[in-house]
Amino acid sequence: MVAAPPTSVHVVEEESSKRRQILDGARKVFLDLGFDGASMGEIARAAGVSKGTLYVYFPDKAGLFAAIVEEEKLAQGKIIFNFDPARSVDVTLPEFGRAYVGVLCRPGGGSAIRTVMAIAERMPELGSRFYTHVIAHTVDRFAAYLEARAALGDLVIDDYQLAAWQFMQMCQATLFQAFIFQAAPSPSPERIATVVDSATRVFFAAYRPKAN
Amino acid sequence: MVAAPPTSVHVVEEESSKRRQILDGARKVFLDLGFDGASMGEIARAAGVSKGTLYVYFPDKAGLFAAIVEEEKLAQGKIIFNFDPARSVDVTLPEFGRAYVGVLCRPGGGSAIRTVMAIAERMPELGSRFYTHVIAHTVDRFAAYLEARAALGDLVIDDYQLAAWQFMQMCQATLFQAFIFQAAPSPSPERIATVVDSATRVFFAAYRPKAN
Amino acid sequence: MVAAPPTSVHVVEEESSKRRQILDGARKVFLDLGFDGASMGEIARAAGVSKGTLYVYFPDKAGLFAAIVEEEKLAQGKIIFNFDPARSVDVTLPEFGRAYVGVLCRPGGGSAIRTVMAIAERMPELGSRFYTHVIAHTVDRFAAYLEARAALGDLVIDDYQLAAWQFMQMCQATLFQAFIFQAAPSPSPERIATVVDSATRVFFAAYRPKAN
Amino acid sequence: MVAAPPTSVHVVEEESSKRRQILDGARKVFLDLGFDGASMGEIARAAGVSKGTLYVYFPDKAGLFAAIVEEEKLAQGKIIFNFDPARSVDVTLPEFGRAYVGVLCRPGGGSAIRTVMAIAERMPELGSRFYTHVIAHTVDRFAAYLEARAALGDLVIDDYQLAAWQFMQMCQATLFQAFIFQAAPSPSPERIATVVDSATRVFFAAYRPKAN
DNA sequence: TATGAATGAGACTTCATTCAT
DNA sequence: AATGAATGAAGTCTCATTCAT
Repeated sequence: MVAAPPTSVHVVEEESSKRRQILDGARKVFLDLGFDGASMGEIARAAGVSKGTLYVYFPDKAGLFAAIVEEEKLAQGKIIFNFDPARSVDVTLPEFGRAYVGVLCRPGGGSAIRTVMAIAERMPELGSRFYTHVIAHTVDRFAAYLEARAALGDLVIDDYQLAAWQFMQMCQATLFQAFIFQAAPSPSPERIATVVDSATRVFFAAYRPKAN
Repeated sequence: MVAAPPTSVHVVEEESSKRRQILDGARKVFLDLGFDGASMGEIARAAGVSKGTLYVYFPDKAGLFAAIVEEEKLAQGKIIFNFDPARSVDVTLPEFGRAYVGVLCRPGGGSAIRTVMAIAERMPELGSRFYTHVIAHTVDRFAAYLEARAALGDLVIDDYQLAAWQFMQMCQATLFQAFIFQAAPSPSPERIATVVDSATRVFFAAYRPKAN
Repeated sequence: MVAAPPTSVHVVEEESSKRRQILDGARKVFLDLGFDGASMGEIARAAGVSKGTLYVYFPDKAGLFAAIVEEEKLAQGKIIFNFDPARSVDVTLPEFGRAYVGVLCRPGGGSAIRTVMAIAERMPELGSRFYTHVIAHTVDRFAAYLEARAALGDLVIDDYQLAAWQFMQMCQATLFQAFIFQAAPSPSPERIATVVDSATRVFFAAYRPKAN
Repeated sequence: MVAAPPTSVHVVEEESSKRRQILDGARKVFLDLGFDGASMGEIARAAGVSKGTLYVYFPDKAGLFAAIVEEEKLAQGKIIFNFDPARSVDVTLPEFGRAYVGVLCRPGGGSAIRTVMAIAERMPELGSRFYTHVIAHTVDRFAAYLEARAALGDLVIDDYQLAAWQFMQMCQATLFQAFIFQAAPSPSPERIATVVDSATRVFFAAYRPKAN
């Protein structure tokens, strides 16, 4: 699925530096300008290679873009949140919430989401894969954590997936949409803390077993 | 409803039918294809006017697009949810939640959000205005409703804006992001009901005064 | 099948001058350089219009080429040879032969045949249409003449088509192939006369009723 | 005139296998796609060598093409027709005619003629050489045969060259032009026989001494 | 006002050719 | 000798915009 790079006899696994250069240049241009706004000429300039070289490594503009999204997907999917089931929900939820929203709203961080979302209508496969790997993947791991803690009696939840989503959605409240629409800058850590703590309280109110 | 000729010196407020035609054609094309994907030629065809006429009414492509977003903003901002403060939260919240998610995820409904979000990086002013009028506006009215009901003792809330956001975010859980990334089709009314009802329960668990 | 020109209100039948300009410029370039050798830029320059204008009148390079071939086909198909059945074969054959070979081998005249023949592998439809209208058409009319004269007792022929072809092929002997391969320049009228007269003699030897 | 081979100290006359490979690959690609249609990349692939290697053996694309034509010229010039002067014209003419038209119209056989003819305007030298070796050469040998038989009293001919051409041209009647313009497929052996037999009859009617 | 013709810049892509290894 | 990487010029085509009518 990935474009074949010029194959070197000696280097097999190691990624060719030209390919790396291109991907780096292209990521910047694509994320700044979107798929249509980016031109192959600008990408070549940003990557420091000739236009022709772009086509040595990638079949066409869409193929290069797909490779960028794939990389971004992997990079974002690899962001590690600490879901150690041994840790209590009182620690994990606020910490995860802060980290999650921090990633979501980090300066420059809206670009990937915006760019992929924008093209999802014309390249549904791409949007779907991005969603699955980046977003659904984190939800799944968080849901698994919740289930583990529920087994320990910390929580009482009927639908773990839904509960995980609810928490993550609440953590974004007031923050992400304003940010992605460029109506507000990246939120401060303090503001994030406020929102996440509130989300945590609401979540616990609903899913913590009643003390009796 | 007598149409005034475009050439009337006296008519200022009344919208010329040509302008109306253009806006209608352009909306369809822009929302279908995005800003870059749309071409002035296609817009002219969709509007049933010549390309030259486009430039009689709008200064350029960006200006026409801005006018569309402005209109869309007004149209979406006018969607009426029933926030009659006389109605109980048990009725209002599930009903509002269903309606809200229904609008958000209606077939073809992602287009406006996607299109504006996509361009927000290059036209931040546009994104910001859209956000303010369409999204923030609904939150404000919902928050006002919550405050009214809190005054009646139905709810105990410290930050109405945040609480309003939390509910609306939870209503989208599992639904909107999958939809906008083309990873899932429009959700069924049943699925929406399930998610909204769960959101309502969580909301009440946190914000309903404890019976004693 | 023909590209739609910009439609003028007043002029319906009259061919737009821009279209005419383009066709004239394109014919020259295509016939000089062949389909692949010709570039749209050069055609635009030769026609005295901008590159964009080319695409206003024709859908693409192949479409423009097809229009040229179509024109050439019509022009060549219209070349009138005098096949008046009242005229004797002694007059008609030498005269027709001279005219035919003259057209075939006129300076610059090989270009159309060469160009179309060259592209026939990739655009068989074009080659076939050209053949049918230009070549087969003349054969048909000549065969009809032969049949008319045979009815008058001038000739005894079993297969008129074949006989027509035979005469026309013999008229080209030593001339056309050398010419088309650029191995010889256009033949002189004297040389043509020699070849055609010989062809006529051979033809008569075979197809004239034996005097007795 | 022929491109210099890679200089081996020991091998001078022997053609390097790489050169052979390249020529074979290039012939196929050139004859299939024409000079302009063929790309050096495709030729390299067809030959199983790298693009760079092409330039070790040939100076450029035109040089490689010229080498192909040269080869093709030799190959086609070597096609042996039986012009044994001991054989009677009744045997030789029909047999030669059939073989000649068969070669001319064999499936895939139009390619070389088409390709060379197509480029003759831009590379006249090439066209001319091809014509001389392939076409004129056969005519010459056939004319020599006719002369030999005339000496034996079989025929009475004033211009052997012209007579040879006349016969060969008549043999193609209705067949070759339709074939080369892709207006008809390769003719069947039966059709060829019919046309050649008719050509033979006409030829004999003109050039056989009158029995008396 | 409204139009359709015309433009030229710039988009993506291909390809013959060169060069270091 | 042979290669694969790299290039940049040039190709086709699109499109926002202008202008005479």
